[in-house]
Amino acid sequence: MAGLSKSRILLNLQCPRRLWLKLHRPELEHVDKGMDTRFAVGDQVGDIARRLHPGGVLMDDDLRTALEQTRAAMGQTPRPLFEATFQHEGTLVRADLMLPDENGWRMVEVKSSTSVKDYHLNDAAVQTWVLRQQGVPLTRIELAHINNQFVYPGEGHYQGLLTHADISESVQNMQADVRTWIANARATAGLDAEPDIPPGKQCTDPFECSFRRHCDPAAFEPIPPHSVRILPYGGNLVKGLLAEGKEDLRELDEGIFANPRHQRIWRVIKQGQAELSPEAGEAIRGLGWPRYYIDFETINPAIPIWTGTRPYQQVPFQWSCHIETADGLKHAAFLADGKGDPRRPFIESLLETIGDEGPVIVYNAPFERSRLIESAEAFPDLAVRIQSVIDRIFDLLPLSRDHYYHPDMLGSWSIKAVLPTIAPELSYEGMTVAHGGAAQEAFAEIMAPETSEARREALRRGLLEYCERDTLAMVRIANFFDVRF
DNA sequence: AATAAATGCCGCATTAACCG
DNA sequence: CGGTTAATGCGGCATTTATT
Repeated sequence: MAGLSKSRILLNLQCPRRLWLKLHRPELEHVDKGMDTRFAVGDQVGDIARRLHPGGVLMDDDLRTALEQTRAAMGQTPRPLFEATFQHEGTLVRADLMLPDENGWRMVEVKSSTSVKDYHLNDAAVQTWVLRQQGVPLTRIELAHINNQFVYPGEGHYQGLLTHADISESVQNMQADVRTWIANARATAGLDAEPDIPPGKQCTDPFECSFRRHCDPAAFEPIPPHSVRILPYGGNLVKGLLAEGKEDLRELDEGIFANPRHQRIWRVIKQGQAELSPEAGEAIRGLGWPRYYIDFETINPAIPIWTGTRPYQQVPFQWSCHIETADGLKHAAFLADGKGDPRRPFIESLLETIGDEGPVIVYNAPFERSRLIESAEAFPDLAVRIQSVIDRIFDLLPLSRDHYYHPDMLGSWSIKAVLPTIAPELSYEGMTVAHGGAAQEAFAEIMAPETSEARREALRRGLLEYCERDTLAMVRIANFFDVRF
């Protein structure tokens, strides 16, 4: 029984090739930076789940010790068990929560998602199987997930954060298959050579596989600007074309495209140069003055931090605003200090700066608009003023989509795709904060009490530089569109 | 005129794109 | 991970067109 390992590894059976690689070629695994934070979220939620069941006992990280501790705890007066560890015929599992019931135990698997997903059930099914085989009386199997309607009342009270869904029946229906899964996993593990499974949907759905770089290096090759694969909302059109071996846009007839955006892409690729329609400039010239270009940064913790917020709520902590008038450009900004709820100072300072006249220019309006609506809901005394800001919103994204395309955009009109084609000198490369995700991480680090003042100041500078860059980018894009033909 | 096949359309579900 | 929006996909039904 050398090398205890969790059943989770067996469960990578959705793809035998992945399981084999995990066991035999772990060095090929490619863990991207984003995964760290994702696992951290899971840990935090697990932590809360335990705090909600006081008097529980946490089993050791070491699996042998945990098995022994679990065995001992099961024989004593029932109390909540965390990470209780069991094995049967070499299959080892850990249960996030074991809660004593009148007639046995409720087993609870804790997830940071907001609903029960099919792919959650397999884990629970194997755990259930092992526990049943070991004679543990299970009364109910539950999946605890985040209730995103929960409003944090403050003071560390998280009762209600987790919804316990009864998955006993689904799990019961899978019991008959568990032996087969385990046998298949064993067979796969024992193979001498890597299973020859071609890349498919399992590589990205529901999550990207960490071995994708190994199995499907072609997926990481840059897509050439003339490939039909760049067509947005390509769907069956692209599938069909590829099936016919027609990958090059330049060899196709315009007539096959019903979508005007596809037609524009086709034209641009065919003629080999960017296209800008006069309507873009007309729309820009139709805007009044002064022009306020704004961008928000937000943080959306799974576990609410501030009283009155919900799980995963986007809490705004920073804005940047470029103010363009007939005779120049000015800049204003706000960045919360990270010591308390940033929402009130955020919206008050914004209203102060943004006045009551002139277009409020954004890139992808739904995002900023939603934050403004939420601000109005949170602070009814400011709702009227906030609504007038909402009414002034002008969105550059649809303007860009309908009237501009450059071959380097590769089918995307996101600001990060458009900017380099218009103002390459405004690249985000080398900036300490270079994208929205990094901004969230930076602000989280500013809030952390253990962060040094020097580090805080460096992060603040990075955030301010990043957000200012975003609104300057919008100014440059709008000015670029405003050319007379 | 009757029937079958093709086309069009509506409403709902799913996917894709965007922001953080 | 969430939410918003818009495009696409698809089943079912009606209408049109082709076939006999």
